[in-house]
Order: sequence, then structure tokens, then C-alpha cells
Amino acid sequence: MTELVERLRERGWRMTAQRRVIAEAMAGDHVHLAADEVYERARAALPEVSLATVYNTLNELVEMGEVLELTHADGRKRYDPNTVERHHHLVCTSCGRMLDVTADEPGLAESERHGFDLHDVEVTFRGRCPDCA
Amino acid sequence: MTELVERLRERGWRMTAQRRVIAEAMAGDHVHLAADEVYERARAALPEVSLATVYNTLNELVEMGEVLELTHADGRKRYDPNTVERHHHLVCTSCGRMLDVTADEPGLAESERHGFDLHDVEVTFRGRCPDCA
DNA sequence: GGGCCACATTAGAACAGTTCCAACCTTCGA
DNA sequence: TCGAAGGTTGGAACTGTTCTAATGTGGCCC
Repeated sequence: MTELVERLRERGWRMTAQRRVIAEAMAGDHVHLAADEVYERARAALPEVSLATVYNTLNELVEMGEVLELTHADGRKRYDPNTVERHHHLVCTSCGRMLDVTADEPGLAESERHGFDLHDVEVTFRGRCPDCA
Repeated sequence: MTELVERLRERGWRMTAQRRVIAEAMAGDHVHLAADEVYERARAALPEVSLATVYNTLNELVEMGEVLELTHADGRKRYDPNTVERHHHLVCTSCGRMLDVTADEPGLAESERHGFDLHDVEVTFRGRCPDCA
């Protein structure tokens, strides 16, 4: 059982076969799957799972804060199960591959805050990955 | 005539009535309109302009590097005409309002580069704007 | 000025990703 | 065992964007 499934179970989330395969589909480091990729993987384990359930489940996981929703330039949302370690992303502008990285977090000067109540910073490094170079 | 229109003219871009109203629709600081908002504004100045032209034109401006394409959490692309000063963004998580800010740019340690040829860093600060607080 | 051609524009169809819906199925407590 | 709450489903609907094929137009050449 994966860490994520473990955590969900502890939170008393009703664990059905569908939800389990969906949560397990996202296991691993540097995993940032789009919904259809989660669907693919989930179906490999449980063929009768439906796309609607994948979307329902992913949205619930995001609301619960167990998964991060990332917006990628191609318009498809990605889902990142790594909510434990604070991290940022390195994206290949050519193939779209996305890796987790740690980096210093820039601050925002008071004079630049425009009265906002700041609560998060997201850093995306863009470049060309070795395979595409 | 706006700066952007000026620059485009200098680049020898064929300036039609439609292209002008589209380029002018994006004038100003802290402007990050979605395509349909550009369409609205353009139509106010030239009612017979079509949505297809708005998309064609925006995509061309992005390719020419005269406008930046931003991906917003709601899935709609935003277009930022401020390509002159390097800047980052401050986004309200509640209403989606987006402001330009300047901030230090974080670097990425060699050990975290995974062999990528880095060429850009994008920083997004998230918070709640005064109107939404 | 008139004709021509490359290119701009257009409405609407097509498309992709996501959400909604209404029917059905499961789980679990009483 | 029953009923209610909630999970799952396929397909329809919706939204933002791109494509297509027909039509319009700016500006160069004569």
C-alpha cells in the first residue's frame, strides 16, 4: 500500500477499489500525471473504472490537500502527489517533462505586495531536458 | 498609438484595423486579459472583429515574442503585453486578479538541474487581494 | 488607376479537457 | 434485512481553443 493510500485510510476516507487504484496510480517521485494518464494507469489495474470517477477522485484529493493541482502550458492539469516536501518544478519546454526540485524561495518586498495577504510562492524553472537537447 | 502598436509597425507587421484594436485592447500596466476579454474590448472598438481573428492575432504576437502567454489555474490562457521589463506575478487565489511584481529570481543549484539547459524562471506569488480579504 | 496575389478575416465546425447529470450500485449502521 | 448516504457510471453538455474553407483586402507592379 502506498503512502498516499495509507494517509487517506487514516483520514477515514471511504476506500473503494476505484479510489485505491487511482491513488496508487500516482505513486512515485517526480510523478505529475494528467487526468487521462491517471485513467490509463488505473484502468490497467481495474479495467472497469470510469473517467468520471478519476476526475471526481482527483478533485476530492486536491480539495483534501493530498494532491497538488498544477497547470501546465498545454492546458491539461497535472496532479502531484508530493505534498509532503515543499518543492518546485523544472519543466522541459520541448517535451513537457516535469521534475521536482528544491530551490530557495524568493520573497516579495512589502512595497510589492499591493496589500495582498501572501500565502504561497510557486517557482517554475524552464529549460530543455537532456533528451530533447 | 500604443507602444505595442508602435513596435509592431516598426517590425513591418501588416497593420490592419482588426490587429490594431486587438493590440490596443491590451494596453496598460497589470493587464493580463484572457482571449475572450480581449475579444470584448476589441469588439467595443470594432464590432465586426471575430473571435478567430483574436486567437490568430494573439498567437502570432506570442510567437513574435511581443506578448507573453500565461497559464492561469482556471485553464484560460492570459496574455501579458509587458515583455519589456522582466517581471513576475502576484495572483489572488480568490478572484484571480493578477498583478506584475518584481522580485529576486531564485537560482537552481547545479545538482538540481538534472542536465537541463535552463533558460527561464517564472515565479508566482499567491495570496488574497485586499478586495477579497 | 486596375489587376493580382499573398495574406488577413470570417463563421462555424471540430476538438480536447473537464464537469454535469440522472440512474444505478455499494456500503454500513440500525 | 432495510434504508439512507454516498460512490460509480456512461454519456451528454460545456468551455476554451484550433481548424477549415470561403471570402475579403492591402499594397505592389504595370
